[in-house]
Formats: sequence, C-alpha cells, structure tokens
Amino acid sequence: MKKTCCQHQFVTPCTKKVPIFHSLSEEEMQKIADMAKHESFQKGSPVVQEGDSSQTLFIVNKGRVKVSKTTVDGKEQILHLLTCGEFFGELNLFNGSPSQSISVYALESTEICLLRKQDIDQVMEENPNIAFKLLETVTNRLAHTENLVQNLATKDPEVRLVHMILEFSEKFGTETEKGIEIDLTLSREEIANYIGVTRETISRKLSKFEDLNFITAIGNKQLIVKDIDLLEEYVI
Amino acid sequence: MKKTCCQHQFVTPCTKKVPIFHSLSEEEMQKIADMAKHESFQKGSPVVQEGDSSQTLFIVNKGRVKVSKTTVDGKEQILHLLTCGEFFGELNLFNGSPSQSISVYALESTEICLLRKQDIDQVMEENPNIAFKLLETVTNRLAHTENLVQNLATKDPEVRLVHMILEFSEKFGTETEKGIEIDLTLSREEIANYIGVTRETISRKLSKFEDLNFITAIGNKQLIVKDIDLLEEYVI
DNA sequence: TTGCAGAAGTGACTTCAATCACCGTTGTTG
DNA sequence: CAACAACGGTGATTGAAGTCACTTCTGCAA
Repeated sequence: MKKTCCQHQFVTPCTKKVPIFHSLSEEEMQKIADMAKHESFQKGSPVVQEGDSSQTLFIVNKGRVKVSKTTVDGKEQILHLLTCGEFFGELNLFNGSPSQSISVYALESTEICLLRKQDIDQVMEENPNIAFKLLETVTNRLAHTENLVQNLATKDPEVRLVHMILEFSEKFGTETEKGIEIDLTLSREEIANYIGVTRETISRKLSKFEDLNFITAIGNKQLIVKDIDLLEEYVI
Repeated sequence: MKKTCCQHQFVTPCTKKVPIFHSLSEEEMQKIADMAKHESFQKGSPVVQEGDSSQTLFIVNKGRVKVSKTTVDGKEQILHLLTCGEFFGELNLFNGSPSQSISVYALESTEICLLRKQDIDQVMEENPNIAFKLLETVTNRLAHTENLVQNLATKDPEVRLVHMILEFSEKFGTETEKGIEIDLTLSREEIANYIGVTRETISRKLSKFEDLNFITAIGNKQLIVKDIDLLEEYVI
C-alpha cells in the first residue's frame, strides 16, 4: 500500500480530512492523496517564504500554521491561522495576477500535503463540484479577512483583543468546567501582530482582563475564558 | 426585444460587460441578462443595508459603489470600491455561514443587475466554467482585502495614504500630460474611512503631499499624481 | 541542576494622530 | 441667486499606545 500523508497512514488518505474533497468517492480521494507530495515542518520553520510564487496548493494535514504579510515599516501582520484540513496557496493558483508577498510559518510540528496546479486542474475537471467547494472556502476566507479589516479599523486596542479572544474561543476553544480553554500556540508578540498592536500592549491588556476576571492565563500559551458573555458585553 | 440593463440596451446585454460571463455564447449571455432584475440608485443611496442577507448577486452595470462595514466604535470602514462589471453579494451566496454585516452605497448614479441565487445556480450548472471565473474573481477580492489588511496594519498614516493613491492610480487613473488623473468620487471623510484615519489627517497629509510636489488637487474630487515614482520612493 | 537565551512583564517617557472648535468653501435647492 | 447645509481646512490640546530600558520569568540544553 502506498504511503499517504496521514497520521493513520494505512487507514485513511489525507484527503479525507479536507472538507473540499468530502464529496468525492473513496477511490478518488485515494487517487488525489497519491498525487500529493508530503512534507514535514518543525515549529518555527518557514513553509512558504515571502516572494515565493509556486503554483501549489498547500493542505495542512497536521499542526498549525500562520499566514502573514510584512508591512513597509517592517512589522509582521498575521492574516490567517490555519489548522488541519485547511489550505493555502490559493492566491497563486486562482488569482489572475499572482505573485503575492505572503509568508507561511509552522506554529508547531506540522505536516503539509502539496498538490501541483496541474493536478488540481485535473481534479477539478473530473469533479466540477470541487470548484464549488473551493469557491465556498475562498469566500469564507474572504469573509474572515473582511472581519479582520473591521477589527483592525477599530481604534480601541482592548476591543480588538476581545474580538480576537472571542474568535479564538470559537475556533480553538474547548469547553471545560472552568470555562473555555484556548490553546494559543501564539506568542504574545504574535498575538500583537495579529491584532495590530505591540507586545507590551498585549501584556498590559491581558493583565487588565485578568484583573477584571474575564480570563485566566495558564502559562503563556493557554487562556481560559471565564465568562464569555461578560467579554461580549464589555465591547457592547 | 426585451429590455436589458444596458446603456445601449437594444444592442448589448448587460452580461457582456461582466468578465465572469465572457466565456459564454451570445445567446447564453442574453438569457442571463433576461433573468436579471435591474435597478437604479442615485448618488448616496443604499444598495444593500447592514443586516440584509438576500441571496442575490449584485452586478454593477454603471456607476460606482462602496462596500463597507461599521466598527464597534461606530466608524465606517470601506472594504471595496466596485465599478462597472464587478459584483458583490458573494458572501451571502457562496459562504457556508452567511449573514454578513455589510453595507453597499452608490457613490454616483448607479445601475445594478440582480441575479437570484437560483438563477446563478442554474447558470453555473449549465456552464461549469462560470464557477472557475467566480473562483478567480473571489480570489482576487481576497488578495485585495489582504492588501488592505497590510495597509491598515501599517502604523504611519502617510504611508497608508500613499498606498491608497498608488492603488487608485492603477484602478481609476488616466494618463494625461500633467500626470495621472484620478477621479476620486470619494469625499475626504470616505478616503479617511478607507485607510483608517480621520478626515482631518487626510486634509493635512494631502496638503503636505501638495507641498512636496507629489500631487495636485483639483477641487475635492480629483487628484493629479505628478510623479508616481517620487511617491513610490517616498514610502521606500 | 545550572546556565543561558528568548519571551514576557512593567515603569517612565514621548509622540503623533485624534479630538475639539471654529472658520472658510462648495454645492444644492427652493 | 440667496440661503442653507454639508464638506473641507486648520490651529490648539490631549491622551493613549508606542517606545525605551530594564527586570523577571520560562523553557531548553549541556
């Protein structure tokens, strides 16, 4: 049996984890999984470097990555955090005028499946509804980015931070008896680079939110949201 | 002959103006144009109000619109400026979880063609490559939004304004002997609401750029970029 | 376990865009 | 064309986040 990118590699092809392929049959999924190249990245290492414009779809099979841009004044702006089943590289693939200045870094030990443009094209030709799925996903990504714009446009950094915590609660949070537990995987500086403030401001505001009894920080990589309604009320 | 949404309504169906339909035959274009509803909006009037989530694709046939969101602190953040041939409403149509808080206003006298979801679905089923075109366009929109994020993340307002001028030069500019002429159609306040600063800051910075001989303002709705290279150098 | 480097917290200071207030300009409409 | 409202320019003030500098904490490796 061929090696696939999966953790349980002899049971499930990686494509099973990816929502855009969910409409396909077992054989088709296996076929695509066989076309894919698989790479591992350790925490902190670059998956895509600024300036790279390879015609490839990158699918996160395990782990977590950050997608970011660098501003003219040299700051990192994080655009997206992607986990298992999500993809990136769509700008270079589907955009009329590609060559984006985007970087992608592994936030933890990560496995990526790579599909070349020619393979994607073939898959889409044989299964037209993949195009619909892609359209849905990219539209979703657009909605997320527009929300990020809205958040960055909000002048008050506290509001921005609250919004981020609410977003993370939904995306990465798990209910516990103490509240919603969030695995950050981001450093304070990276949090800052996501909501457009400085590291120091994040420190101060998180302390403030602890004093206000909104959250509890466990170490530097975990947050517990004690009362999410309280947080929501705080930003009115 | 049926009425279409076109300026030369007895010659060309509105669909001819829209890149996503360019791959279709004359008859197909006419058929879609006949399915569409057509509405006119005068300058300043709302096309879509915050909260509206009608399952409709809106195609700009004539004029110009602004797509915006409102931040929690009550400010308008302009996301996109759309002209003839461009569309909006994609978030409600293709997004798994719709209901976006987005507003659209006519910036000048504008004509819009409306296509219902069921019609779009039918068109996509009959012409699968429309889905590809849509994917390309939405990806483009995503790239634009990510650039906006990058711009808003840039702390220096001068740099943000220069970027906007460069963007507008490309999208709305026409070469003249005096330089690149830009039809703004935006008020100073709307410019401010696009790059995330205040009206006053726009005033001051535009004056500064005039003093620096980068631009000339003609009235309040036109800019002439005297030397675009100078502008580009200014932001390094 | 110690030692070290990178990350995070924190106080003091600074800065620059926001805010406020006001006046001048434009353009719309009866 | 007069009158008014909306828009735009500009000076003075201010306040909150950025910046700087330093300490403390954390996690990793020898």
